[in-house]
Amino acid sequence: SHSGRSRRKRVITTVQRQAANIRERKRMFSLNEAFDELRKKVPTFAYEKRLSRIETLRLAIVYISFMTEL
DNA sequence: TAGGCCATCTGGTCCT
DNA sequence: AGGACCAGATGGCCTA
Repeated sequence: SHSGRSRRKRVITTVQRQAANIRERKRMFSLNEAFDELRKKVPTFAYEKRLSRIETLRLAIVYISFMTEL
């Protein structure tokens, strides 16, 4: 009665879920490491408090555009 | 107290 | 099958 392939929902055990959560945590950690690297490369005033991720991205865009213009 | 930022969990989809 | 990637939901913390 339904059209299209019946897509099987992947069943996940608690253990697999926990493992997946850990992997995800690691993945986000490495993402944040990359953000830290970018933060260091983007020009800012020393007294300024740490840029958020979105601020880092936006400032990087502005900075790159500026340098390209030069 | 509302809004911004972030960590984490979760369940999809895509890739190997 | 299982991992990587992704986006939505949720809750905590901090500051205007």
